[in-house]
Amino acid sequence: MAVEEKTRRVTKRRVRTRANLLDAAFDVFAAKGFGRVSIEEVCEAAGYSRGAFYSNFGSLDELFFALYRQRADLIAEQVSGALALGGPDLDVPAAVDRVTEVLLLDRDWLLVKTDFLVHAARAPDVAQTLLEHRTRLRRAVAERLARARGHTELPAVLGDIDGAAHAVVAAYDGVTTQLLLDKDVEHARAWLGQLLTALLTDGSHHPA
Amino acid sequence: MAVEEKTRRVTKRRVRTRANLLDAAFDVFAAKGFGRVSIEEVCEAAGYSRGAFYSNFGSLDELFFALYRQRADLIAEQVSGALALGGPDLDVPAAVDRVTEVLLLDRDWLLVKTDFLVHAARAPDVAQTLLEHRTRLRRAVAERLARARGHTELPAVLGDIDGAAHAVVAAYDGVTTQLLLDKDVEHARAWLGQLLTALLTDGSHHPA
DNA sequence: TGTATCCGATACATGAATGTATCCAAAGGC
DNA sequence: GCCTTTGGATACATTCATGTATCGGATACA
Repeated sequence: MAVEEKTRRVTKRRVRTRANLLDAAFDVFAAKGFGRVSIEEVCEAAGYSRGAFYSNFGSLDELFFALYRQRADLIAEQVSGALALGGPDLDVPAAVDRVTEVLLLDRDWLLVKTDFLVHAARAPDVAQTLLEHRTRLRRAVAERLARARGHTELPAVLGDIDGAAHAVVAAYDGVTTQLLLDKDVEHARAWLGQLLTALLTDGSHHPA
Repeated sequence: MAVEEKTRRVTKRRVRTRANLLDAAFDVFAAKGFGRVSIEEVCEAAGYSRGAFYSNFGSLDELFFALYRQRADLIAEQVSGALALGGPDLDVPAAVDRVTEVLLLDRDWLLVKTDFLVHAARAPDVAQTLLEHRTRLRRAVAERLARARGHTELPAVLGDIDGAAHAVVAAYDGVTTQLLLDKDVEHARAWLGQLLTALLTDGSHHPA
């Protein structure tokens, strides 16, 4: 840890530099990839020296972790927000639209997120954090689906609502992969919508 | 390039060391991640000195690229093979089973592949290669789906057969992501099967 | 405003990875 | 089997990143 466990007063200056470092790190990571970034580069981008860095973080890994948490929480909020919108019961397609809007906005975030995934895949404790984040998202989706029930029937193949939520996340991940390669955000968004629709609505269009 | 464009005779020894380096690199990359591997480590794992490396490759990137091509070609073959199996017309579920078997076998490969994805996402020319590989796979899937037509109706939401093939790849990518985190291969395989079934079969089960 | 504490800059020591130049041994042509 | 060519090992120079120790200015609190 960069900071002793002893309670020391948290200066305003400290939080500011910390935030600046994190912001700069986001850009640098997005541009070059976690594996190819040095501490020095982050500091330079933020306008600090390495002294500031070591005063706030113990290692690049630690900063990366903090950065991920920060942004992931932000996204989770936005998604929850987007899902909460609308009346207590809204049709699935509309919700799908709003969520794809939020999720596939920022390619830089996708880059950083994927870097983090790769990182987590080899560090079990880190993986845990990522899994929790995903669980949080999935839960938000599941709750939304539960509320929408009665309007749209889910295909039985996916199992219960939780299965459907899993499928939503998987579809998101799948589209993300393609987007990372072809960089076509608009296409990705449209296509994610299509996929989710295919997954969440029964193909037969029951006359209900 | 490590080798001049002038045609020089290709020694047996050369191909052997090259192969050894590639094999060792695969293990090392899978274990530590591309970003955290040094040339020296690869050489050590393969039982060579750095001299051998520089005689065969110009950089770690170049080796990584070669490694990916090699393995990706292998996988593509296996998948095509698995899809070709069975009579000229076979039901989708059976084909799905065989493909999931092939695709989600080796976690190490998934790790390396994802590393490569991250790498490609920031290098357009590399991305091109990866996109081509994906196109090849997708085409194989599409052909298979075309042959299966008449047995199973595809849901209209996905559009034509090519749309369905896209969806298959996306589902694969999505499940891969989850598998990288939870390491549960069996579960991933079962679930990919479920997902593909949901995507490829009409939920209403037309009495045909 | 004075003072104790904190934060971040600077300088330095160290280690690690890279790339190159050179040399010896192994392989292939004849 | 001799001689040429090629492949890989070794040694070296160099660059780059890391981590630490120290110092001076800033900040909080009285």
